[in-house]
Amino acid sequence: MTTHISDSEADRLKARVAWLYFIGGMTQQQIAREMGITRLRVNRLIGQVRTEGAISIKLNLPLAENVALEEALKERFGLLDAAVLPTMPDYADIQRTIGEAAGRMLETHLEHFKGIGVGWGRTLSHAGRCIRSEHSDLTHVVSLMGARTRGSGSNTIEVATSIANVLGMECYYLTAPLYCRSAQVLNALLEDDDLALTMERAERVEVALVACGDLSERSSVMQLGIVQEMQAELLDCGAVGDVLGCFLDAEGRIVDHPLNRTRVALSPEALRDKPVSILASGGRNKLQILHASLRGGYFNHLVTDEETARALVSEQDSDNR
Amino acid sequence: MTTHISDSEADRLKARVAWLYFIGGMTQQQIAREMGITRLRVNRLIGQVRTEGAISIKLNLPLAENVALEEALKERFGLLDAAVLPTMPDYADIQRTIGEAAGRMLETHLEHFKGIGVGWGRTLSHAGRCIRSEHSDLTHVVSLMGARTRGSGSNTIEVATSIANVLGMECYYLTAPLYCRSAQVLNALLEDDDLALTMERAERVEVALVACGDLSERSSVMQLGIVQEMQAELLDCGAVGDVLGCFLDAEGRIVDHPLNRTRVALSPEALRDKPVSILASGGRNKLQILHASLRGGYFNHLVTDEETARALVSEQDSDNR
DNA sequence: GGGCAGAGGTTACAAATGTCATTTTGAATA
DNA sequence: TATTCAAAATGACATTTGTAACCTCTGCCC
Repeated sequence: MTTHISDSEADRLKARVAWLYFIGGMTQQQIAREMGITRLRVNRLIGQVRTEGAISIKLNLPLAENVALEEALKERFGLLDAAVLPTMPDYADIQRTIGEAAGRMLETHLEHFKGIGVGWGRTLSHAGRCIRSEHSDLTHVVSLMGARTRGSGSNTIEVATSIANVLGMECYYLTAPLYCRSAQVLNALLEDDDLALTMERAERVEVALVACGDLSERSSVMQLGIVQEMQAELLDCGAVGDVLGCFLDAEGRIVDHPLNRTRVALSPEALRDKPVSILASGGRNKLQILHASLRGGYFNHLVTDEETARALVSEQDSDNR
Repeated sequence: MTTHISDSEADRLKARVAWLYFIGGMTQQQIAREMGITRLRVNRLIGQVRTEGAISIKLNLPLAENVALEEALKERFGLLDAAVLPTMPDYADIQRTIGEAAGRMLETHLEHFKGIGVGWGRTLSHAGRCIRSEHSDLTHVVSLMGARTRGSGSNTIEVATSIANVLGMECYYLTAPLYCRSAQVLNALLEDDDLALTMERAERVEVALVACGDLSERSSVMQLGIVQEMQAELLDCGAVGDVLGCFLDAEGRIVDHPLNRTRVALSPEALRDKPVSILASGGRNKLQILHASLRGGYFNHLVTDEETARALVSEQDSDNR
């Protein structure tokens, strides 16, 4: 059987082989037999088509897009893992789904590490729900930050407790306000041995589950009178939100503000050394602080919603220095 | 490692696996390792996605569409093979490319059969160009129809000769006009032993390469004075064109007209028994007669152009009886 | 509490696929 | 005509994929 080397003929062959293989679902051997050529040649032609990029595969699964976003986020912000959830119409549902997913993500790391540190916020308050206790080589849960005096379901104390409960672990709290009135008060507090010990524990946890907050009225941090008073000031400093009560600017840098200096909480910078630091947050209003937190490189895991994820990956980095 | 049976979680898993496999190009084993599940499960998930039809593959090759058309034509008209060529802007080029492709298609069957029968027409006049002689177990080429007295390059005599030449085969001609003036003349002609023998040869060829013609001024058959005279009459009979000089109606039936009865040529119906009967024709004006010829079931191979092919497969069959 | 259904794991195996080194072939060129 | 080069065929082989038989666990229904 002769074969002519006319270009168009070669193209026809290639197209036919590709069609039969990808659309027709035939096997390379079948195609070879049917067209009277070697399987190897079929194989090579298909290889060509593949490398030419002449073939585009589309997944019609609703969540396929999200997987693409997850990969993009990992790539973009150097993350070890990312989870992107469908954006629910109701903000409360966004928080719930993200919290639950964060719980599941946390769970996958329980096997390998001992101590877990947690932050606060409505999002994290849902994390406990989705964790199953099974691996009991864990030891404890630590709150990574000072707490509000008033319980609300999303207080770091409550978040830590709920996770400790489902896992059957001990729980440690930073029994202090998140912000002290002055450096003196802060120093005095830290002389308390118990508190210092817990702080030390917080430093040592290997897994951190943290949210971030914006500077709107709704945000957890704004419920604190001391922060409310300083909202304008914070904005002036360039702050776009907080991580563990620490205010960051759009670049993810810790802003120079008194509140940041009298804070009783783990520093975001300490998160950089954690084997697992999960940032769980979503919704349109969190976009700025999320972006900042990621640019700051404080986290290596992210849980967010689809719309926010899309915005995060499409946003240009302004630091083209 | 636990896995939760939440639907959305299962969907996420499926989407992720599918994405990594189809878009990410990872191997099933890699995916399994990375996601901490069995390869088998990955395989099953991918199988699910496949059967769900959630995956659509698109070929960006220019000719891929044509392959799809070829398959559709085969399916639609019960053909063994079909070739669809890009529609060239110039009609002459359409004829040339179709003729050349028909030659190549013919060639693939040379190995297995002895005698080749050919028709006429500008399209077929290009067929010889693309045939290489190699398999010399062939014996002869036969013209399947009476001929014009005047050579034009596309006369059946010339078509047969050119093919016989490249193949180094003997050539037989039906040395008679395509249409006789009367049944008497026809009968008288057929008393010629040589002619009858050639006719017999024509009946026996196993491979036929034939074109079809419409009833426009340009068509080969219209070059014959006797046909020109009867154009109106033919149209009245419902004729839409001819195959081997035999006029067919839109359904592909042989119309009842004197010309069809005094014709010196193989009957289209004889083509039905040929192992290989190739219809080579294209261009907008050939659509009707092409469709008719195919519906008549005279051919098991087709060579045409893309645009015509599209029209052929999309055209509704009116016989929903 | 016992049995059931079903998802998922384990093992094993056959088929399909990708790759390699080597030979053959065809066509172009000197 | 001889030479040379590239495409394609060949045969051998490792990897990947699909499939089956069989087992285990879990939630569920009675």
